[in-house]
Amino acid sequence: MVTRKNVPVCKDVKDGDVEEVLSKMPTDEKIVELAEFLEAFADSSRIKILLALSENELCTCDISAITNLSVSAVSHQLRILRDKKLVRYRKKGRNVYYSLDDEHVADILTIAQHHIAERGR
Amino acid sequence: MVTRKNVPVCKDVKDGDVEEVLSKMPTDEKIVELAEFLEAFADSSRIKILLALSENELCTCDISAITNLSVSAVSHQLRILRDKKLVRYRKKGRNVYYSLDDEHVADILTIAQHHIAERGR
DNA sequence: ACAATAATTGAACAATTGTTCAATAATGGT
DNA sequence: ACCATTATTGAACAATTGTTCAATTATTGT
Repeated sequence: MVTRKNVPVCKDVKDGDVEEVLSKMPTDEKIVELAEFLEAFADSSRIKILLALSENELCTCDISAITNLSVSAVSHQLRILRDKKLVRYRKKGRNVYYSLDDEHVADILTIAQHHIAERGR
Repeated sequence: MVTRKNVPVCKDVKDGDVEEVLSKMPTDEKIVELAEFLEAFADSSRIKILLALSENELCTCDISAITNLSVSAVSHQLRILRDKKLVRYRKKGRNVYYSLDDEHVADILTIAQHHIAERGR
């Protein structure tokens, strides 16, 4: 996101509306935080992993089996999902078990699926 | 998303669980569709535009003023949001007015904001 | 102590992304 | 008919991304 210096303004539009929307906008910092979180959903491999985890707690190797991704690729993506706090993990023996961090993650996937189903093709 | 041929399987894990999760997974086609939709949320400029539009219907130029992005940059991002069916538009005179396609889009932004607020920093 | 299994990591690479700039289209006012 | 305004578009560029491969860490069983 590039922040500019000179702001063009519509000549034809009363800027009452613009001012009001502006006053309700979150800070740039909040917006960046929001985008960084939502970036985690922006890849089909990660979506696949998250969908699998919304069914069950799973270890890296199982996720690899279910998603048809290499263990290495899964591990790289899990690091991203960990960093962005979409998943939790716990170690047990040689395995590391992952699960969704909270219901918000599954909710977003569900709403997105509804949106796609309702908007048609 | 790369689909592999040889699937590694955990030796230590009963694959009942794996089989069950596998049976509940959407098709790869559905997953790609889902990812393509959610990619639209994966950029702070687009998030900013969507947040502005969740307050009001706005024309390209107003969005530019509110977001501090160039008109060109806004227009490019709006094309993506149009293509992925996150926004609608209607022409009136010289202006093109944009609004969110449906409540799902705002819902996803709201849930994401809740997630961030609740997980803390 | 050793071999096997599970998971992570870093470098490298191709592919994709978002912005800027300049050019173009389309509309309205005079 | 012309000019100003609004919006879109395409090329170019830097920056970021996701995967593979090879190496590494960590744990368990014998």
